[in-house]
Amino acid sequence: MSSNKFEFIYKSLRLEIEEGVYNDTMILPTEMELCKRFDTSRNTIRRAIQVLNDDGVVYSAKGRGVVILENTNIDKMYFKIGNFQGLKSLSSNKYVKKDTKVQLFKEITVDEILAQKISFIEGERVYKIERTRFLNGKAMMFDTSYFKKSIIKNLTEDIVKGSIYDYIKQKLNLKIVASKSILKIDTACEKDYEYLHLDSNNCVGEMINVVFDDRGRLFEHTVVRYIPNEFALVTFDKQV
Amino acid sequence: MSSNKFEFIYKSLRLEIEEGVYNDTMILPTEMELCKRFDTSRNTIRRAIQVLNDDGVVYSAKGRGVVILENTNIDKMYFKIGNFQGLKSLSSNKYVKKDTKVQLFKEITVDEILAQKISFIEGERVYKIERTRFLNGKAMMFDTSYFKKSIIKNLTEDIVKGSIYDYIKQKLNLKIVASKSILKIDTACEKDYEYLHLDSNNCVGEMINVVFDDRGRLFEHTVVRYIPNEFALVTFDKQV
DNA sequence: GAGTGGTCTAGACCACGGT
DNA sequence: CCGTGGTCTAGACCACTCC
Repeated sequence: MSSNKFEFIYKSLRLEIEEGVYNDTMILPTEMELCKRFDTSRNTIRRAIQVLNDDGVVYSAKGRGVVILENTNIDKMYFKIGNFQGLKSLSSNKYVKKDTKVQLFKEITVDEILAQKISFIEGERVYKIERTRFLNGKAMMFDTSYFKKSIIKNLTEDIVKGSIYDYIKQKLNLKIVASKSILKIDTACEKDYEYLHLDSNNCVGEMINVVFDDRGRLFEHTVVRYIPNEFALVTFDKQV
Repeated sequence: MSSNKFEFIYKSLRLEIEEGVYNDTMILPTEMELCKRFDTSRNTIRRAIQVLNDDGVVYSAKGRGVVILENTNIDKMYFKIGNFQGLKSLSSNKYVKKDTKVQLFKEITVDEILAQKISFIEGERVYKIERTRFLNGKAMMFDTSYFKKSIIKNLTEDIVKGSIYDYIKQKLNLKIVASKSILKIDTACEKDYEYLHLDSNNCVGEMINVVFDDRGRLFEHTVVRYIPNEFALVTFDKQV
């Protein structure tokens, strides 16, 4: 049981859809019927249905009803990108061995050139960190991160070797609430060949990620370069 | 002026945020204040603020207020993927010349192997279409599409040469309401070298896209292979 | 015309943040 | 403690779909 009514209703309906309860009509019961069944107001039902819409599970058709979207292969591969964890591995093996090697850790001042590349202001003191990420011993990602010193105070190489995010959340007591990412494919450069296990591929994926705390302050800018074939991203879009 | 109250309020606030009206506090007026200003109920204000949250423009902090997220470079590059248009070009030049060449158009029956790859049922009659997309004369994308004949009736090569979506919307009078995509990087195969302008790159991006009508029916499955360096995607994530 | 979801109102109580 | 946003209620009217 969830703490929120609308969340409980959402989970109930989602489960029933997956179990095929509505397979004969492919339409949910009307909002008024759901009101009676869950003994709640229409707004609360609508809120639960809104989440189903956001998930890409149903489509609310005005005047007709809440239509269940046909099942697809893509649903089985569903996962979200970002979430400050980076990309999701396609090899969804639970027993992968993860390793991180810190290649660089130093404090610098943002100059004009860097300020144009990232969203920090010239003159800002930042920590610059380079890390290689290994899965099962294979170098799969190379991260270049900048953290604002004014927000992420007293960072040390030891902290970076462990979990920066645990430090931010537990020691600094900062709330991390949002991130924005941009993704593209780039021709591999020398550093990529040096640090990543590219096999014969000569391209990499690039993900730029900026992260915000609950004061709305941008405190991290990270560029992740990652190898082909191993990572994917799923999106969902509505309306034309 | 928008037709909906909440949409009008959303647009007003969004504009004011972009103009820097709240730069001193970086916090929006309280919901009650906005109720008075727009002469509306709190639910309507909350709905407008919800859209700002979805956009990644603000973060609603319980007990404190609606915090404006600091501006970033990524916001300037903001656009959405999918929308049944495919990927967004990085060269945001308005004067690009677009061309499409139909490489293949035929009717086939989904066999066991194809049914496992795409989300259609074995035995279904489909149109298989291969198209190369050119921007300024450069081959940038190669699409392989399957359309269900039972839904997209009487497709011809002439229609395919023009706009399939115009045909679907205007002639067939179908409403297209949603799509799901999966994105990854793949090592280039022979067909990629044959059809795409890869330069010295040996990888491509792959986007698989499935599209639904307003009956919840999946009617299209498309695989887009596209060249590196030219396309990007922006995402926004909340909560950790 | 009957029934559906979409918008909107005017209230209520709660959980959390800051003082 | 007060003020904030988060949840929820019980109504109302509208636009659309389908018969």
